[in-house]
Amino acid sequence: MRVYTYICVVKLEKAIQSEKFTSQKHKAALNILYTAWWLKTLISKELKAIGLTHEQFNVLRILKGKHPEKMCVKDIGVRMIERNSNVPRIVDRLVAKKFVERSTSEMDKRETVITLTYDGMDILKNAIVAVDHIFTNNVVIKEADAERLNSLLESIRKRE
Amino acid sequence: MRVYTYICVVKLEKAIQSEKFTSQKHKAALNILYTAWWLKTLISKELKAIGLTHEQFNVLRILKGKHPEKMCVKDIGVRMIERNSNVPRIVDRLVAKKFVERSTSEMDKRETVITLTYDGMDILKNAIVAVDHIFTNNVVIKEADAERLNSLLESIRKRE
DNA sequence: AAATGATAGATGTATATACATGTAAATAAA
DNA sequence: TTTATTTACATGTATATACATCTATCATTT
Repeated sequence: MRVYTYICVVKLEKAIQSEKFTSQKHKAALNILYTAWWLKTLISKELKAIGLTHEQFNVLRILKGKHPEKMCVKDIGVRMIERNSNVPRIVDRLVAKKFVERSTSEMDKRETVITLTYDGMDILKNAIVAVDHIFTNNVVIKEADAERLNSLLESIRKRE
Repeated sequence: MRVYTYICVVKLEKAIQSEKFTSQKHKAALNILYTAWWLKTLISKELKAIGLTHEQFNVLRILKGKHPEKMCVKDIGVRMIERNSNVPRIVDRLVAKKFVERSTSEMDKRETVITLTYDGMDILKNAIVAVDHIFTNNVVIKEADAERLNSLLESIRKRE
């Protein structure tokens, strides 16, 4: 069990060694990009020990949402956090590792449908535990603050 | 000049077609990742028209901070938002485009020092205008809210 | 039914990321 | 001063991203 002996809030200025922000909005944009990178790195490191990349984990997690139904590539794609992820190639790697199975849809032969295997469900279960562990230990925010953060992030994307 | 005819706040639930968040903290994590992707895509599209990638822009911007001083690869690296960016290879592409020049440091022959060219300064000037334009038109947040967002993001990284 | 257009996804290319390893130069230790 | 260690960077590999293009299939129009 890890024991943390100190807590410190790391200001963006220190993290990216820069003091020059023309506005709080400008700083916020860099802060969002930096925090996303920090979070992604944290999660990826934990998943690496299990044998998954962050994006492979995302695809498995999305498939679990419909399991035991199969999902087509497009439906996985629209649920990805990074929408331009190349789902067919992420699926390639998951097929190679035998975590998913791929076949052509009977209904529409253009569609490739994908489903979790037992191995896939198994590794996903471990991955979810590992990621939850990170959230509990490394991502520190009160629920009320998280709610405020969510509305700020949603409002910043007004022009989406 | 573009004219925007409507404004709508896009909730994360709609953006990634998911309704199942176990907590506000969990949602916040996905919201940070999604907003970063959204921002990155917005900026990258604008920069593409100019002939730069987001990371090439970052390196040029960092070099400008010290110009006309030269900077070594490591000093650029610690200022990158995504710290594991492979600075030598980004510099490769900037050298090929003649936006920077690379040479070996006289002081320490292990160091590769890099400096902006006139072409580099010129394209950077255009890139900064383009990115500022995005900020003005597409990133909507009041300064006070941006300040709140900054402290929330910094506090979430407590365990950095 | 044949022609046209739209859609799903496979595939190619350039760039970037994450991380391991190699090499040369600088620094510290013996 | 020779050896060992560290540092700065280059380079190799696997994966991912962004986007263009191609093919098969489905839907629509004529």
